[in-house]
Amino acid sequence: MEHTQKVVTRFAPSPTGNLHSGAYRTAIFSYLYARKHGGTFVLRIEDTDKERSKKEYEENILESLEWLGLEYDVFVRQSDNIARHQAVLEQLIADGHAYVSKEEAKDGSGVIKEIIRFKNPNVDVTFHDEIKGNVTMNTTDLGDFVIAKNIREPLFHLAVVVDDFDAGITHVVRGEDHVSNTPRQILIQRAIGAPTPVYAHLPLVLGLDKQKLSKRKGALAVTEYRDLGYLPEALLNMVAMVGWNPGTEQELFSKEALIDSFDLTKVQKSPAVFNPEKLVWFNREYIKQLSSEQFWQHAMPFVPDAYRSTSMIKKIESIIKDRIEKFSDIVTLFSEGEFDYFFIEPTIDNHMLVWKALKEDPEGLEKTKDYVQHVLNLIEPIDESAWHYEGIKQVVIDYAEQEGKGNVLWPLRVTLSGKEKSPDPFELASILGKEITLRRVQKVIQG
RNA sequence: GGCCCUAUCGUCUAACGGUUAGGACGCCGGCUUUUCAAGCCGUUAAUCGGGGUUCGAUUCCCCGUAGGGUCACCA
Repeated sequence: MEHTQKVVTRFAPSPTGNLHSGAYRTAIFSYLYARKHGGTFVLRIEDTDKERSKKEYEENILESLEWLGLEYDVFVRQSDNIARHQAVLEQLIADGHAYVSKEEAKDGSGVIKEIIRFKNPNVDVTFHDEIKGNVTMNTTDLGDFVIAKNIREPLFHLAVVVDDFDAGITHVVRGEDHVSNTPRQILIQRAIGAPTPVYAHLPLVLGLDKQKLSKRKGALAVTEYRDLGYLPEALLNMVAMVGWNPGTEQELFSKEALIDSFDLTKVQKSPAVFNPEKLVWFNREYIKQLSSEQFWQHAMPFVPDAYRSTSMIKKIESIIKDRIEKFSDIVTLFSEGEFDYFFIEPTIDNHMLVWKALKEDPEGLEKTKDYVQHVLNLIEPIDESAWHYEGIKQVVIDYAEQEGKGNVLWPLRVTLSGKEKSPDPFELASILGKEITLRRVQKVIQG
């Protein structure tokens, strides 16, 4: 019957750390499934562990989901449902499904506490998993597991079952590490008369070392990817494709396209390695798609203050765009002086000026300067309106080919950039403008 | 160790039981180019092992092996 009922999924993180590693993939899949089926996506902050839960982490989770574009329809905090949990606990005890057990605290303090244990019926539990198929587990060796620290402090299993029930969750999409928790939770469902939702346990996401991705292993939080200058579209696309694919050869998916083609049953059964290089590829693909305005919106914060409001900076958009994997790379590029010559007069090393073919020639420098002089004669008459890449190239290229491209173009490029490596001379000249170009060329000839 | 899950190129993966086992990232090579970056083209590379079932197994079954998950008064 479940296909006739409205789908309700949830993402239920505990605010005990920034949203990172596999957790956001769970959020993505859960979200995609809900949207795909026109359902409801619930965000539930599981903050029953008062010691470890922190407001700042909750904020980080919210921020991360917003950045990724995973809007939720319902927001709840587990701690808001404590009264309801308590009522359920009391009912469970009254019905004989649970009991209060006086035990010594495990912290060695010797304090006697009244914890609440679930009375385990010791049966086989079978549940259906959209990804794994049917799973059967015997619950006997679970014993009478603890469901509350005391009547006012419910623990994970109890809280999850009650909250899922109350929210009408139809599909529980979560990490594979919860598989073994499922029978316990089903036992509680049966005791309180709650229906068992459809489960979908996602295989874990592994790091390059094939170990479970974790914070200590250097896995980055969503907000860290954001701060490094990755685009949310790229992270979303990348993560969605780890352990899932639509069965076609399409790789690039917008959020809408993902929703459209998402299918839980096509999720991989085995754990998948998160490959950062593929994320870089996705990011570059999405950077390419940015409009100029969008590009600078992302890029400008990483540009050094001194260059930010110059008229030059926007002219080197494509130069930067082709050289970054993520926007924060701009900082490195500038700090390494990669683009300095666009903003300040470079100093020219005469030795570097000479093309390798003429390096051994004792008159190499003189000849090189002659080539540069000749180029100057060619470009000086170019009209301002024709001072663009093709216009300059058209005037110079015949001469360069005649004398040897390396002999002519290499020194021209070095003249304009002062560097061993840079964009080609026509691009440099067109970006720098006629005035600056001529000045640099003249200076080299005289120097 | 008990229980559960998994197994195709280095990585992400495709393949109603019949394909030269396909694609992507990376790597390598080439083209282009004065150099760098970008771009384009191409090559390399995989069905964990052993038994079955079958005319025929990547595909189904069993056993190994390997990997992962989980065994809390965390979630």
